[in-house]
Amino acid sequence: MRTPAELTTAFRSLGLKVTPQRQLLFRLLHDNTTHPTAEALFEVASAQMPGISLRTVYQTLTDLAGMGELQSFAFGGGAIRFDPNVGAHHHQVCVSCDEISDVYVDGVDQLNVSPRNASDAHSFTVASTDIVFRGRCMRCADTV
Amino acid sequence: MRTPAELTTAFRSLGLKVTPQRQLLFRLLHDNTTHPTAEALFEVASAQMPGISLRTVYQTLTDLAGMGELQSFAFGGGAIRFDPNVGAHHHQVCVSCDEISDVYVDGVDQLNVSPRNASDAHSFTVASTDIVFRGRCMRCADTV
DNA sequence: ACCTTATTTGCATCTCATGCGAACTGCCAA
DNA sequence: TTGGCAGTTCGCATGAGATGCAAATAAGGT
Repeated sequence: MRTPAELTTAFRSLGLKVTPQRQLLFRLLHDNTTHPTAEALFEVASAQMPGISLRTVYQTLTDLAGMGELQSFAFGGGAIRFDPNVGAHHHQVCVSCDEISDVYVDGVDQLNVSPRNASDAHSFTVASTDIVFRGRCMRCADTV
Repeated sequence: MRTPAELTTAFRSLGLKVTPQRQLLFRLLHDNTTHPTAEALFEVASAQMPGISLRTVYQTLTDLAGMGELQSFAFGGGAIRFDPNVGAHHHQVCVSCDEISDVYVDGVDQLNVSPRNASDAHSFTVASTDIVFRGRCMRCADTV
């Protein structure tokens, strides 16, 4: 997503207001590589702005996702994860510590896809591809 | 997953009991390509066995998944989806009608993965790869 | 047929997420 | 600078999905 300053301008030009709560969330999300859940972000935000509402965090995350400034993913761990990296990338998930990392993948366009039934060939128009690698991160590799 | 008859044997050999509820679910899941949610399966099961509990459906799905007879996925549509196809395959999801189809993909091992930071290279041991193609199925292609 | 043990079921509980409305405030306009 | 409209915040209620729990029930080995 864009910088807090750019988002401030973007929000105003859309008729949306830039509140202290939103500015804080802009800062917390910018360059954030932890793929936080709404709850996780709320915890961090609360430390810097006691009294901020979880509802407001959800609201702002929804707004940012709707503007294309955030991507959201369901990794099966329950809560939805948010990612300020909106470029073409994929994810690694450690099955041991649940850490999620961005990864860049070459060769996605060379994948050869065949449907379960030959009759379904060419019946699907792909708009996007999401790849999730599951395994063990370096830190968890030893601690089997 | 295996056939209802094979599952019957497998359950008994594990000290688990084969109840009418489980036999029904074995049948409903065998060769099922709809990637049903627990609720969806409960609806179908209820039609054939009025009074069956949603709790029992969840329980049996959890058991089967634990035995490796089912795979489960979170596709972001809220509820978890179950898939009796436990072979190596991936999924297509229609963004219009939410239909999920199994697809087989060649070239997965040829994907060239690079982490966000060069220092993280070779720091992750991949155990499995899940690919989700999002787009439009043939039936929804026209009805834009 | 009996008895041990697993299972079913309904209800309570929990998490994640969103709807709603009253109070509040950003920010443009005068 | 001030006034006021419109967008926001926030707390509470609500809803979906999923699981814990315990009493009643039933599978299946003996």
